[in-house]
Amino acid sequence: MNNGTRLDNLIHKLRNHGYRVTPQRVAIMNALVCSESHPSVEQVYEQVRTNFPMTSLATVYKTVAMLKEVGEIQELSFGGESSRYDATTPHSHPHLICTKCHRILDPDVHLFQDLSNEIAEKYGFKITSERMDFFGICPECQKA
Amino acid sequence: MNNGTRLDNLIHKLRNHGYRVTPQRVAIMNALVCSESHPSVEQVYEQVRTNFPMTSLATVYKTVAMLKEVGEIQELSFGGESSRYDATTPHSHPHLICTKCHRILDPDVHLFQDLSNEIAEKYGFKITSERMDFFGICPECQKA
DNA sequence: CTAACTGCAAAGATTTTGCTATTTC
DNA sequence: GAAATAGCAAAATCTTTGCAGTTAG
Repeated sequence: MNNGTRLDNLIHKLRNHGYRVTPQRVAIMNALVCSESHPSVEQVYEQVRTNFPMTSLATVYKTVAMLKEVGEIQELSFGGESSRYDATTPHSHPHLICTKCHRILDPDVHLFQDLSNEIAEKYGFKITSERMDFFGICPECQKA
Repeated sequence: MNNGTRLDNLIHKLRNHGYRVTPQRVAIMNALVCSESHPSVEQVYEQVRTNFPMTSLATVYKTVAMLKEVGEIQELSFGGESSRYDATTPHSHPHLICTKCHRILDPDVHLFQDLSNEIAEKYGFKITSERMDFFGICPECQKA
């Protein structure tokens, strides 16, 4: 799915949930979808403001909360630091987080879903979402 | 390992890192080690104060930061809410988190370490810690 | 004895909220 | 036109910090 159709998909999801489609929300969703870096609210806000200066930080927070509630973005929170968001795919997936340069990658791991199903069955949990983060040093930072 | 030896183990770790062993720190570590519920700083603070009223919240925060830095507790942070801590084992393990009653369980999953190794090798990451959370509704809350 | 630690209150940072004007549908 | 939303600033967390007095090693 390219970014254009992912954005369209998000817009439809909003409509289906009875939310209104405002220019601010479209700009925010577009910034989230186009970013490769799992941005923070602050970063989304700055990106949006380059093309759309009359948008407030509060609206970014509200939109992100709405997307979280609809289940279309994943929040990655860290102690102290601000949360970062992943809107690239609607389903959960693992993250590789470099603790030095703060880059976040999306590794390709298939065992993940199996693991989730196994745990759900074994413990009688009805799992709604997952989060799996690996913290470490990326190859580039290891060289440096 | 029972709680007593785990506490002794933590005390030795502190000494080895050149930190001092104060009564407050021991009380905080004991509360962390004895809790089954992955407590927040606030909860640790309240627990400690029942037996040791002259302990401050700031000291709990400082002690928790120190234990994190030494690698002896795992922090579980969530958007907005306060972080919760796991001191039961020094190595990372998955968590099952009920989004209704906020209970946190430690499921028994062996595939986890394999997954970690696989990712480290495939992406050239030097992994220092992992986090794996499954959010959902626990059996008790499903009944209610 | 002295470097590290505690406790307090104040400051920082992130996120949420109340309210009024505006806008989508 | 009516209900939802945007923007602003103020508030509500949660967490960290500076400093003076205290304590562990």
